[in-house]
Amino acid sequence: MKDLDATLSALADPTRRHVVDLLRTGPRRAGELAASAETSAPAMSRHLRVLRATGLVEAAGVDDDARLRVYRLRREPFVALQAWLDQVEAFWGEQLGAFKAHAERRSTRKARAR
Amino acid sequence: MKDLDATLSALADPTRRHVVDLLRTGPRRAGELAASAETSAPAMSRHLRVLRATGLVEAAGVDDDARLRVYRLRREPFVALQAWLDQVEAFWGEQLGAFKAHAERRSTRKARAR
DNA sequence: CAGATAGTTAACGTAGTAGTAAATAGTTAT
DNA sequence: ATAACTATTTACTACTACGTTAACTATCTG
Repeated sequence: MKDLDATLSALADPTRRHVVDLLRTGPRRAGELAASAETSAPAMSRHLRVLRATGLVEAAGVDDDARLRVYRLRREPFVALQAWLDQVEAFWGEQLGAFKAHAERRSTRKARAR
Repeated sequence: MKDLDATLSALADPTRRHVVDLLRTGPRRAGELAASAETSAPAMSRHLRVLRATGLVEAAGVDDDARLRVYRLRREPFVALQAWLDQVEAFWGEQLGAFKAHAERRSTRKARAR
């Protein structure tokens, strides 16, 4: 579970979480991310390095301009985190029998999202 | 989303995550947690303070011996984190149409856990 | 080629966090 | 009351992480 370590500390930073939230709406360039997060380019570059290292995002080149790279989310780390969280939350399912209701709520939310 | 900050940094520490994993099997005393995590009592005490501050665990007294307190998991922060993760993962649902399959997998896992 | 643009890296200072050992507080037992 | 037990708090130290400024790389444009 060493990966969870990296994933969670990466996500513990508000700026990096902001990046994730923003990338949720589509791929962005480093500059756009820095502007939106109201931080300097070097600072954002470091954050992106962390996010890349933990596999939370990946970078891809752009055809027109080789200076530009766009970042987008990678799914794997989120799935791993989700899996761990599911295990933890199973606790209340076993103990209180409220797990079913919880699952129901999740399904509803999902249906809405579809 | 300031709470997520505290929750995620609390969970980013492997010792604290070990505590959570252990509490998943039932309430434990500080000493038991320290022993299981192979760390000193003072160190564990600090970790527990963090976990308490973020609401991930709560302490309750024991009837027989007033020296003892048992720690157990609190649900709220996990639900909040789950909610944020759901939002993030909705990304792939919208983009790839794989959300339904994901929900399916989750339901299966839940059925098994029941 | 010279200059501008996008982004990353380097060096530095600062602040937060984890660990240890020693001291403290509250409770139980002889 | 004295001693033992459980747990926490208090210095104190070491390490890590973040931000900023400046320098550097690579690419595009006039």
